[in-house]
Amino acid sequence: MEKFMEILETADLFSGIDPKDLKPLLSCLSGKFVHYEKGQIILMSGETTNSFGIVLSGQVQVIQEDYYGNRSILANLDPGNLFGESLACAEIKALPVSILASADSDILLIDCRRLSSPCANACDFHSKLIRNMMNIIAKKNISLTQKIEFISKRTTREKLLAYLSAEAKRAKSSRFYIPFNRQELADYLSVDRSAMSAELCRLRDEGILKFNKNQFELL
Amino acid sequence: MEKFMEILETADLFSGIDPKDLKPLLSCLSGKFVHYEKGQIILMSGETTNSFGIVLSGQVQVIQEDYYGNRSILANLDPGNLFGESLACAEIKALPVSILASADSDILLIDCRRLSSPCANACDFHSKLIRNMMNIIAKKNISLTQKIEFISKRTTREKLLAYLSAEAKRAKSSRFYIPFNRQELADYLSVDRSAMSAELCRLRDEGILKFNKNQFELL
DNA sequence: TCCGTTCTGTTGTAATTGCAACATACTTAT
DNA sequence: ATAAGTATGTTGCAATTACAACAGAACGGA
Repeated sequence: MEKFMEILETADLFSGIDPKDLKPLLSCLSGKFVHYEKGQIILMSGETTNSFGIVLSGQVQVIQEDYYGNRSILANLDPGNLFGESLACAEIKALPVSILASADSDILLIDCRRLSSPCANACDFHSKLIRNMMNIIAKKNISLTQKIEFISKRTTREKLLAYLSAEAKRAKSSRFYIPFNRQELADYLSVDRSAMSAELCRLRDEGILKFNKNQFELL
Repeated sequence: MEKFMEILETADLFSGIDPKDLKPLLSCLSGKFVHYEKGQIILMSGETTNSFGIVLSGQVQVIQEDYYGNRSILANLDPGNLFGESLACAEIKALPVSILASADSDILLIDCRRLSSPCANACDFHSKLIRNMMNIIAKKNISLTQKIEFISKRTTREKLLAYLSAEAKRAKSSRFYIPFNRQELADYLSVDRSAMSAELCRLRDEGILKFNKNQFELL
């Protein structure tokens, strides 16, 4: 447990909480440290759970199986990352995904019902914790909404312009850097990389934008 | 205020809370009833806010302006609906959208910092309220994630099959009803209605599915 | 410097889409 | 029953895309 405190201290869920207060808080939350071997299922699709987890070591995958049994990996989670927080907080009956330890992993499991219940010992941290959790879920919500706005556009050109103009607006400048390389941007926008690359150059040739590596400028 | 209690009692945010307890809870939350004339801005893009709102009467629109100044309506909200809950809970500095009263409207504004703070008088309802709010945001999160999974597919056929197989899985049956008509489904999947209609018939002719109006069956 | 790897841009082609326009049910009000 | 309106299916065509395959640039060790 001691060796994981460092990771917990840097986790968003515990931001703003004094490291000294972390231990009593964890016991108040009934947090459970569990070790999983590579290949073990942490949460099984179809199950009900009230727990979410924090990856402390190793790696964890969010996996989905469709109606025909085709598996796909929705996310790879490294130490410090949360999983299942939306699923636990939404109190859904059957998990739509499975959580798999893709390497030997240590996990901290927390029952999310403990988050909202008032707590005698540590109430000061407790309300901070609730705010942190809401913050995490709400931020994810916003970024998902924005992504849908981009992907919903019909053509690659429109997707690019929607994304780039949002970045320009966020940077409050026509010049800005994006956090993706071309392949990552294509994946994010759900388009073909080479087609997107071609479209970017077409936009450049038409004088609509300039770019150099990750730096873009809208004209 | 009295005339709006009925709507508040049915709002998801207050589900599980005794109507009698609603009034003290609202004063504990410092909820403010505000009337807006048609055309007034409730929250302005670029502002900072810690408040979210509940529509009590009239209609409210979530509006976005892109870098070039093009306006688009992201949502129409009727009485009982929440707005800005993710934005307030995420504590973001500048709102990416504006909230407009598209008709004369009554709104209940609540400061979301009041949600997480412990409260002397009504703590029992308070923790229920927190769970409700987390529930709402987390559920939205899940449905957004799922929508992205569908939209991310490259072809209309793949989008349809992803969506329909998710519905079949949810219904635990190869026969199920969908909550959309064709136009709504096309909008949801971000594709052209007529092209989608054609693709559905192609899938039918290939023996992959059957459908009749809103009832579908995967084979 | 050389080599291998990764990233980005380019091109041709087959496949898919969006769009417009129209046809055919199915509904609903009169 | 008729008419008007709505939902759905059908078709042709131009525009766009995905995909594959390749070329050059940039990068990082050895």
